[in-house]
Amino acid sequence: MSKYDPNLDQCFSALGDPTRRLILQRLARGEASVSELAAPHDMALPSFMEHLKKLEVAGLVTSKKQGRTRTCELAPDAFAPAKKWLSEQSEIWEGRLDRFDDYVKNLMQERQK
Amino acid sequence: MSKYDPNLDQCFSALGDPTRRLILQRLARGEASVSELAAPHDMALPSFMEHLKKLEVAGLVTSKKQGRTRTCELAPDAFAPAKKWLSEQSEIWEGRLDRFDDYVKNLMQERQK
DNA sequence: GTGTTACTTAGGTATATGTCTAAGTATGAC
DNA sequence: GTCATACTTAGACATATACCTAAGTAACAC
Repeated sequence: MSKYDPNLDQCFSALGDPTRRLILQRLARGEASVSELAAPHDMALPSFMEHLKKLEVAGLVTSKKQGRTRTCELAPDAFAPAKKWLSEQSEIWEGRLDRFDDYVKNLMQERQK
Repeated sequence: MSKYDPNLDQCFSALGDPTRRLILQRLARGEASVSELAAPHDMALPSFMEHLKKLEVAGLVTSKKQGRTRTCELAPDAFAPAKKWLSEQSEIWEGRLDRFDDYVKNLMQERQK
């Protein structure tokens, strides 16, 4: 059984905001600077930056600064932990897991720590 | 392309809390009454009920009252919208890479001529 | 019909979140 | 050097969230 993972808190919470999901949808199509990302959003830049910061803290986005421009991109396998948690629950619900699968899952989770 | 879906706000926000994820993990194994669900959580019942309410509003849990007992269960396809959004973004992200791979492949083929 | 159980409602508090404006810093263009 | 650009920091504020206690209601159990 998946134990409590504090990173999932930040990850799912980050996904719970429409502005942040739109940022991710944009970044799925390729990297972009802060101002490019902010342009479609009718919001002061510091407010917008807070959203970017949450996405980074959640491990969904990475960024690097070159000169005065910060470029953001989707983190590698950004959505993997969230998808994994959801799939595990679905599988348990659908009754697809037998005891052996459960055992393997736990083992792999332990090793990832 | 996924449009802005207010239900995803509630769904992902609901998933962003560890108490609520634990409730869902419990319900993935079968329905339960409010007090059964609350038992492992060191929390006043009204506080706990708020979590259940958010899960219901998010469409992740359904409940029915029989007598004085309320029984909760995972909603059918509870996680489908969340999984769908995540998969769509992953596919767009991976599609972008594929396209880049294609481009590189073509380039190398051209050079071999 | 009295007490116990299983919630439910009401109301309060502390912290977190999402927004803003104003002012600061660092870089690039001229 | 001067000015515009692209963030960044600081501080304020309103609402939302996560918790609490206390009191209410609606079934059962006797």
